[in-house]
Amino acid sequence: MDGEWSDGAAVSSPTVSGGDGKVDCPGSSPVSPAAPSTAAPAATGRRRSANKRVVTVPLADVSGPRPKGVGEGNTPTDSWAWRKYGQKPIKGSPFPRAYYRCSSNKGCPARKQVERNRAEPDMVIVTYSFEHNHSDAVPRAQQQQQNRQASKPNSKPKPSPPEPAESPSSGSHDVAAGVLGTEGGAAAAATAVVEVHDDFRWLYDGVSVTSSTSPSDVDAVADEMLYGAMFFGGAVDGAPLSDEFGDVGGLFDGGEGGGEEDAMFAGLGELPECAMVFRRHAGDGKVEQQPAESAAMS
DNA sequence: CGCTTTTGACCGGCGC
DNA sequence: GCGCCGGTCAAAAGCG
Repeated sequence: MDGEWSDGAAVSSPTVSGGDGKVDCPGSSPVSPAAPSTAAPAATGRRRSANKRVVTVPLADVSGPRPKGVGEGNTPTDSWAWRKYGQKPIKGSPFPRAYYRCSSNKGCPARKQVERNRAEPDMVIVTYSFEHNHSDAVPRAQQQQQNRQASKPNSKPKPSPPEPAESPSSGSHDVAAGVLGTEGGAAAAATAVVEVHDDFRWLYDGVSVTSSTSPSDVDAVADEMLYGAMFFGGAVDGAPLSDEFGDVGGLFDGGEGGGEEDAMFAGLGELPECAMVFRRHAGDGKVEQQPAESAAMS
């Protein structure tokens, strides 16, 4: 079928897709019909978004004690409330892609797509499109918290948004921090947050994730990492993935039509430490992605 | 009571 | 020109 994901290779180079005018983040969209084209009719109505920021996050970070159907629209890592409005299986990917919209603000055009990394099932690729029209952590706390979060007593140590307590394995934050994506809408750049958590509910479905590290631990870590370091433009990919992509791709390719779950489960089986993965990419891979932005920003 | 989530169908765009 | 895929909208159900 289509080995589109090979694009992953390109993605390997996390270039924070910031969105200056172009998106160099094919990471999520192999077929990317969307970003490339400049003219983005997006505003018009469907398809094509203006700027896209791709962020890769360890599933663990996303994984955690999620209750169930409720209260998951928002992610702990994110200060915004996201509402899932669609999910579709992607051709080149064994995992489905979920589409979220910012429910924090009614007119917020912010959108995000969450999909599992085909090469690394333990990694999740989050693609952000458009910025928020409202302040950051405002709504989620009020809107959803009211209904759902309130009911969830045990979930995460961090009820409130911005308050990174501490990072146990914070080694990865640095890396993430190196990645920043700023774009015309600098406003957002000031506060971008990466989400990942409930959004993966569907990911977890098959994933028990988990792994070695406590979910909470990872949660916090990722949380912080994303919070303080990554902005909407943050992008972390595994450069080494390129190789893996080929391998995995080949395997998945064989059983794509209906072996999606299979693959998913299989991947779940080997979910190492997200934090580690994260770091590994950055440290081992190539941290050459933070060059311009980070340097300039810093 | 309200919000979120889930599934299906439709439309548009892009590629060949 | 046709086909394929992605993305979004819409309706229904469930849960807090």
